[in-house]
Amino acid sequence: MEAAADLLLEGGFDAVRHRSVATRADLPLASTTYYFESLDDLIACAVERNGTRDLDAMRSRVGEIVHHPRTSSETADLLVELLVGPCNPDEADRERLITRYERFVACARSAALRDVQRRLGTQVTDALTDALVRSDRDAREGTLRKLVAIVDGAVVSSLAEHDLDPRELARRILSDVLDIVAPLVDHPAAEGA
Amino acid sequence: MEAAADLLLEGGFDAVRHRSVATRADLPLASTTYYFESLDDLIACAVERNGTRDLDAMRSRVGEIVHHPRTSSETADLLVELLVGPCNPDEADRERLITRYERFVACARSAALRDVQRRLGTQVTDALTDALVRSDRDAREGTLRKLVAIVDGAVVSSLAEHDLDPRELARRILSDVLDIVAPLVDHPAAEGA
Amino acid sequence: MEAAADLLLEGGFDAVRHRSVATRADLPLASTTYYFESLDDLIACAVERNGTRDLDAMRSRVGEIVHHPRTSSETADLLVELLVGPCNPDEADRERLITRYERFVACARSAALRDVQRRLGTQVTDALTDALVRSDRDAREGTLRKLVAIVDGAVVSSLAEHDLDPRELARRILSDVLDIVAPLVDHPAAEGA
Amino acid sequence: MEAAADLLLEGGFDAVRHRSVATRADLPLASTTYYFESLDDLIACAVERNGTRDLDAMRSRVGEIVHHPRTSSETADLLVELLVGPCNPDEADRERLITRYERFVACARSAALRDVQRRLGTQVTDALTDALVRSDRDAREGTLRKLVAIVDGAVVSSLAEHDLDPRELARRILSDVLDIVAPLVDHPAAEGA
DNA sequence: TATGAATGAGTCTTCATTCAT
DNA sequence: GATGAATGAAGACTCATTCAT
Repeated sequence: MEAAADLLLEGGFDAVRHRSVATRADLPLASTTYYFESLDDLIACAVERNGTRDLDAMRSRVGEIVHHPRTSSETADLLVELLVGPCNPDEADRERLITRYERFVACARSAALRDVQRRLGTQVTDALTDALVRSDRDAREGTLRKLVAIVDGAVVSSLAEHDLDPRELARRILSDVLDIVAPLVDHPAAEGA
Repeated sequence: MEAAADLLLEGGFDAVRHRSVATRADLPLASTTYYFESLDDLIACAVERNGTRDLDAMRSRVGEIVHHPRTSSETADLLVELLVGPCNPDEADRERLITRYERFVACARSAALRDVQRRLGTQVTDALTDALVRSDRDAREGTLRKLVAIVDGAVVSSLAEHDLDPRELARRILSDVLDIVAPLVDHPAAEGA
Repeated sequence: MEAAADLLLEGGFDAVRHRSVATRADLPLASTTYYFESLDDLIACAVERNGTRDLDAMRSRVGEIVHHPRTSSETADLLVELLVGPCNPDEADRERLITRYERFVACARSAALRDVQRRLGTQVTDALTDALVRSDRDAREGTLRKLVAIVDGAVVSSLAEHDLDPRELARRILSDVLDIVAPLVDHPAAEGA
Repeated sequence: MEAAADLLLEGGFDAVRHRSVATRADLPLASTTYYFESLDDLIACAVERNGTRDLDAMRSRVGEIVHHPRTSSETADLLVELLVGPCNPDEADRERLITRYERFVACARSAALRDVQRRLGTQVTDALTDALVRSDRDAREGTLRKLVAIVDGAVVSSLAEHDLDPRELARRILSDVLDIVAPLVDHPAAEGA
């Protein structure tokens, strides 16, 4: 499963094959069909594992926050940092992002993946809520989901056109947006206003 | 090419194979390599065709606009209507949208597709600019691109989690956002302010 | 592998295909790629097998020698007999020879085959050395290699022009040549001189 | 036809295809089947053309000889020079040689090529006879054929094992051999002895 | 006469899956 | 339970040849 998840990250869905997984895991070829009902099943597990790994990484970034953002620009920075994660120009980070959004789209075609994705999406929102929102949970969660969607849109756009740094684009859009949405996100600056 | 484009719509990139295309087009198997340099080439053409079809549909929607939006809510409605298009619960509309965003992600892995996509993206922005913006073109285009990214993010999110109507989500997010970004988009309400 | 080796003998390199081998071996098409990394790999194995078969046949002829040649004419006869083997006008013998020299030329284009060929060449020389040379091994091996090259040249020539019996031509040339080279080959006639 | 001959030289028999020839000749694809009965026919023509080209080159080398060789070593040098031609370590010369001996072997499998080859072989011998032999033509031709076969054997051996310079090997073998065969070749040194 | 279009057969290779052990 | 061996179906692609024009 770990092998499958790694391959998924490195080469996308097309790279996850019985053969490649077994080779990578240094296991006999038949073991991948023995332990998993089908390749789709294995892929679903790999997707979940990567999603969880992503989520854990995000949670640990959440845990490292020392002070809450005060301006909308700071909030934008923080949210992007939390959602997008590191984004060095090396291949690994880019692959990680591509795979994440490949996952989104793949979910649209596969019911099995959709379940995984919904679960993960909820957990992402929860983790962010803990980090950014202090009261009136329900209402804020709705807002957060929107902000997350905005970041997603920015990243997808930048991936497709390649020449932009995903973080930079997401930050700019969010920053514009947050000046108005900010009051909904519960940071002191907004409360003070 | 038409067969390939249809298959792309219906089953995604994985459904576009020499065999399936030839069968669908009722042509001999070898014809797909006869007319196209490679499968990637055929796929790129199919992608372009679908993108252009999308674009044409959007342009015709632009042409049907009778009056310019006055409130941010109206602008949101219009923009979503133009970008997302009809979104009945039937399969066809959903597949059209899935394919569109599959295209985005596929571009992240293929340079050839990236060119196609960049060309299409520019034309989308142009068409929308004509519809929504009246002056100070350069600045507005930047804003438009951001709004488009926001809609994209909303649709991707809704597709992945399935239970939301893409239009509805996009409209809600945009509407929130536009209250602040609105001044940049050149509608009378903003001008009056 | 046996099937491939036979096909190679009968029809040359062009006759060794996944399909033909599988059919001949009465195995499913995929088995040829299952057991061999690639067709080139399979061909290399078939080449080696045929070469080894050739070599074994030669060794057994070496084993049957009852007395050492005394005259250069006898040496020529023996060497040709050992190297060329039986040469009845039936198809099989001719094909065996053609395949052998096809192998030589194929080696010029394929590094993998070259390794096989070099190994075989060394073993041929060794086996002949045992049969013909009794002392001063190093020097004689050099001579032997030359004599082998002469026989090869004769056979290639006769194969290309068809009307000559390869053995006959080789024998005539060698016989001429051996009168001078003979002293190097360690037979009594030479020793007596 | 010229295009086919060039391709044959550069990539061997496998490189001569309707497509590649037509492309190289900058002609429509169908022209190769229009002007030639079949691909085999085209190949036979290409083989003949290359053989003739080879022969012409050899003849021009023959024409440049200013004095006749006097020692067997000189004779060896000259014969190898005439038969093998230039042999720089660049790819072109090597390809030329490989193709020549591929031709020999191909002849063994194809009656059509055999005719071509026989015709060429005779002409080669004739040209060399003019250069090296002064009397008793018939007897000497037989000898010459043998010497040519020896050179062929040397070149084939060196091609198969790659690490030897074909000319060098041929020269060494011939030189050994000529000390005895030399009297048959009509050069002054031999006559004087 | 010449050629663009077309295609059936075949090229090597991959792969998910089955199954006997 | 675990796995090596096996295979049918499909993958992209090539190519000699035909044929209508």
